[in-house]
Amino acid sequence: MDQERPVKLSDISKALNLSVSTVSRALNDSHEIGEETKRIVQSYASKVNYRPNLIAQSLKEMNTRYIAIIVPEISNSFFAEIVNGVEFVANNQGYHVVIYQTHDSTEREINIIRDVARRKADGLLLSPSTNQTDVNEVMKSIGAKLPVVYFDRVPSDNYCHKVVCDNYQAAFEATSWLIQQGKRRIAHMAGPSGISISIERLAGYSAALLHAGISVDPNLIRYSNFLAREAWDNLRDLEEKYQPDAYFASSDRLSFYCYEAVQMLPEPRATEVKIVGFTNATFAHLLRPKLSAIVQPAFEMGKIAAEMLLNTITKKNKNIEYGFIKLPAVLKNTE
Amino acid sequence: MDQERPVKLSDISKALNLSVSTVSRALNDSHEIGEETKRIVQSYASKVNYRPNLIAQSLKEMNTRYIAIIVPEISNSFFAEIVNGVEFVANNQGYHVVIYQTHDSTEREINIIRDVARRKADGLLLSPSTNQTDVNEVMKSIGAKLPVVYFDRVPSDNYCHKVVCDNYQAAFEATSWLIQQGKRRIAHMAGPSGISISIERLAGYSAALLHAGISVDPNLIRYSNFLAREAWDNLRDLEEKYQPDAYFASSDRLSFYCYEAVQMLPEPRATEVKIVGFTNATFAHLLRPKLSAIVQPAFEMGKIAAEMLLNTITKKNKNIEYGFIKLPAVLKNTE
DNA sequence: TTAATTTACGCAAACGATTGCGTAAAATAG
DNA sequence: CTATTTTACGCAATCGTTTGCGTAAATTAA
Repeated sequence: MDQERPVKLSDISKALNLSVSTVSRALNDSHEIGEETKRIVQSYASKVNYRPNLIAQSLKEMNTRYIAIIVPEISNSFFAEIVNGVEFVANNQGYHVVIYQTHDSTEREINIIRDVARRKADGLLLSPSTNQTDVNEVMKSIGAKLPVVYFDRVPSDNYCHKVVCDNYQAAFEATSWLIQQGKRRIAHMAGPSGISISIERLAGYSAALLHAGISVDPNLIRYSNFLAREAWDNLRDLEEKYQPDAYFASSDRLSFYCYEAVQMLPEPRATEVKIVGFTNATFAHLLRPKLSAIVQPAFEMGKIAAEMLLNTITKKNKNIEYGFIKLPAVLKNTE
Repeated sequence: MDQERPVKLSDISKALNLSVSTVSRALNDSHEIGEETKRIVQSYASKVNYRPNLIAQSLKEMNTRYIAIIVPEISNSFFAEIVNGVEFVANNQGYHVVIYQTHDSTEREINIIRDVARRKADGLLLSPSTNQTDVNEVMKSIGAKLPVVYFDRVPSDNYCHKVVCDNYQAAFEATSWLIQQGKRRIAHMAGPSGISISIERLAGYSAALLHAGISVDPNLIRYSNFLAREAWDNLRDLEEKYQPDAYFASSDRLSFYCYEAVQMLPEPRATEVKIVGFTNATFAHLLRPKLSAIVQPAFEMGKIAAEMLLNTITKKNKNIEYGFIKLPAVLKNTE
């Protein structure tokens, strides 16, 4: 086996009897190099398949030309679509996108953020896991060098870039729709308490109920993190004690847990209990009975988040102006 | 705003009146450094929140401590699970995992492979998109420096590491099951012709038919890449001309396209036509009528692939022995 | 007590690229 | 024909680490 080591500038410079700097400039099409020399260098470089070492380039240039995105779970269609939106604009601007997943573990998240900082990613797109305060602390400790745009789950303060969908409005509409369908005892399967999306969706849900003259029953509101176990316990308990006639689920996974639990109920409840939930799953519309879906403009959110991030990266020294974009979600699969 | 630049070794060395090399060795707990000095350096470093610059480290060490995985689509549960398996073992061994998706574009794939090579990833896990020959060429051009393990879609030659599931056996069982259900005119929605999984699944399908005394009708075999358009045209044509009484779908997406198309048929076909397909979608079991699923041990495949890769990375100079692992898939949702 | 060894540190070269500056030769100006 | 500018290249520093080697001082051996 030929231990075919990648060719570097000095290899070319030796072969052509030129200095390394001349070779470098020739390849970068510098005006300081004669046309003839350029041609020779470039053709030789492509002949021997020269590819600049990005590690070395990054060290010199102090940038890496890639951005990182940290999501809870890539198999979640919502986040997958966001990633696609991010890739769409980033690739167009010559940036690569590196994807990390936290599996909703704060510990993993912190490790990843540290790593992203140490590897000198040019920017970070972040949808923080549950634990707000820990993450805040890490973000401080890595210094002000790393531009960040938050999406979906965002901090409450205003000194950062944020992209979200209008969770309040979406929750309001979804709940109102259930009410229109004649439902009164509407349970809310909420995400972890304390994070932005949970708070806003709960608010929209409550507002819709009140707006329809229905009082908000705390017993019907259940917080779950994303472990199946917790959601199931909540569902079982709700069914035993309160038998809601509808569910409003606050996340992709909760929507499907809900759906599954309801399908396992004896008839006629299994078909009568309506479910509406946040989900971007491509195949949600195949389910019978229907799972009504609040679909977020995930691809668009990704695009916008990436644009904001790349803007702050390239316009580094200008004075920053924090953006807060809120996009509408749409309700689908309402028969 | 304090332009809080990351602290580097020379900052520490100046502050403590030590040489850079001493600081470096102290932080790496070298035996050449006095205990007292170590303590001073380490405590100061942690006080000022020193984090080594991984770019610089990588350049010096000639490794990056991360591996790349290239998949067609992260939203596909099969690949998402593979990624999870990979992360599981890689993280345990101190490696990070960088995820790229090709969206089944050969062009994107080639760009990504080149980038992975230039960024000096320590290894690559690859499930090549459709175009075999192009990818082969790129893999040659980037030189022998990058250890690669193929999974799912693998090259035919034996001089590489491969992890797959037993596609032939799975297809055989799935088709046999359909036959047991009394189906005779079984259509096969195949993936792109020419890639390993398509070939093996087709072979298993054909063998099962022949084993049951049913002749293989080429009209019932349709190749689609993963564009919705192509699959739909095939489905429509099949329905118009041949009205199969069952479908065997060769991929996640094809399974769902099939399912959707069949559900749109007039009764009684919509409920009578059975579908069995490869899918690792978590909620496939929620569908009614059922979508019978060939579930691959994706997490396990990811684990094994990562182990093989990390083995070849760490045992670099030893003589390589190519591995070819084949795991069984299981048939689920058969009522 | 002197010689040999160990301890504890600094100097400088690397890793592979980019770039400011210096400088011969060539081209242009006067 | 001399003076100045331009062209076309090389030298060497730099990015932030790691590490081989050299060497005083401290310790041990003889």
